[in-house]
Formats: sequence, structure tokens, C-alpha cells
Amino acid sequence: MDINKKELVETLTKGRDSAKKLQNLLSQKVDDDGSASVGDLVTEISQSFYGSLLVLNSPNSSEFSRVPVSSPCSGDQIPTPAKGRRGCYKRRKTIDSRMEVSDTIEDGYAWRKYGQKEILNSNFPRCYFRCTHKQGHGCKALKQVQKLEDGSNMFHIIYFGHHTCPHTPTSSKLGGFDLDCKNSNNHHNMSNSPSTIAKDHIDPSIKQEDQSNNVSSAPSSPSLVWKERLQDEFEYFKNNDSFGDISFDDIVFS
DNA sequence: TAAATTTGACCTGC
DNA sequence: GCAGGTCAAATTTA
Repeated sequence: MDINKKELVETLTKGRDSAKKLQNLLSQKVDDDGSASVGDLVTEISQSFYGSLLVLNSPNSSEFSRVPVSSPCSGDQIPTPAKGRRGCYKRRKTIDSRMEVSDTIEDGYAWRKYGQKEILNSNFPRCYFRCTHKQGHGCKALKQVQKLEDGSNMFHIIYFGHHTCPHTPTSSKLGGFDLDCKNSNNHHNMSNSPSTIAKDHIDPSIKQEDQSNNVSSAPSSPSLVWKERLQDEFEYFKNNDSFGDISFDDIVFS
């Protein structure tokens, strides 16, 4: 681990501790007014720190510190789609990437699946999505989704770039479900966007019946459920030596 | 019939 | 040479 990475881990750890203090301070207020928004917020913060630490401690974390390359076919190279060959393109580096581990694939944006790949030593394929509005608005947002193999029904999601399309999110994990539910009485439409991702795009074994239960099965206590899931994932990554000497308590709230 | 998904081939980085 | 990322034709869906 180089110095910058170490500093980043320390910074994230500090932020995590601050979030923990915030949780403690606000927990009474949450109980008083019955609102779950604070808990959800803390869960989100925890989730962000967890994801960052996960990335930093993953074997491939060095990729995230690479300098982004310029656009495909940069320089004076002109795409010359010779007969029988595809156009020139550069393999994407991790430009402006962020990672999430989530139990839902839905983020309110419209995504179009453009590829799926079997990954070595992985039971589940990795699916590749780009923004539906790439054509119309040149939106360069990309997303990779892969199901975790620990049986927790969680998904490892990596976003690349940002949405530049005028399309606004129709839902989010911070309260967007109501909007979605209003717009859809059936399981096909998680939002009113042209196309959103269903879980069976990633794991064909997940049927529509299962999807219809996604919203209703939302955890009543997000922080607790999230911690349980983190622990499961931690055990999984620990078994794969992805965490080195970092303990579970170093990553999530106790 | 347009849009979305599937899937095999192509391409790049390691 | 291999694994992973992307393309694009074929197929499916609404």
C-alpha cells in the first residue's frame, strides 16, 4: 500500500468514525419522531466508506489511481473500420469511477445493456450497461454490475463517468421507491424511464416474482440489515485475502 | 416497427 | 496468450 493510499484509508476511516458519532447523536431523534431518513443517511455514509475501503483493499485497487487515458482513438489515429473489423476503440480505464455494493440494481436512471461477460473464477457474469441517452445526449455514463458470490443477493456495481443527459433520476435508494411505486403497479416498471435494469439482467435465475418483492422486502432497519450484509461480504473477501489485516470493525460500525 | 437484449466476435492491456 | 471490455448483427419484446 503506497503512502497516498494509506492516507486515503485513514481519511475514510476518520470520516467513518464521524458518521458513527453522528449516528449516535441522532439515534434518539430518530426514535422520537419515527423518521428513518437519518438512519438511511447514516447507512448511505457507511455504505460509501465501505465501498471505498473495499476498492482500496482489493487486489486491483491500483487501477483506480491510474491517470485516465484520453478518448478512444485519440491523437491522429483515425478510425478505419476495415472490412470485417470493428472500429477503433480504447479499452476504458477507470475514469471517474465509483463503486457500490447494493442489494438493488435500480438507481432510477435508464440503462441499456450492451454486453455481458463470464468472469474467470466467478459464478456470475458481469453485465455492462450504458446510459440509454448516449445516442441522443451523448451521455457517457457507464455501469458494470456483477452479483456477489456469497449468496447474499447483493450486487457489486461500478459506475463510470457521470450522466450528462438532462434526464433526471426517477428514483433513488434515498426515498425514490415511492415515486417508482406510484408509477408502476406491476413489476416491469421500476421507474418511468425508458429502461431500467431488472435483476434478472444480471442473474437470470431471478424471476419476475422475485423482483416484485424487492420494494416490499426493503429492510425495516437499514443500518442493522446493512451491517449483517457487510459482515457476510467481509467474510467472503477476507477468505479471498482481499482485506489484508483490516478487521470487520475497522470497516463498519460496531 | 422501434427499442432493448442477447451473444459471438473483435480489440486492448497485461 | 489470456482475460476483460466493447461492438454490432441477430433476436426478442412491447
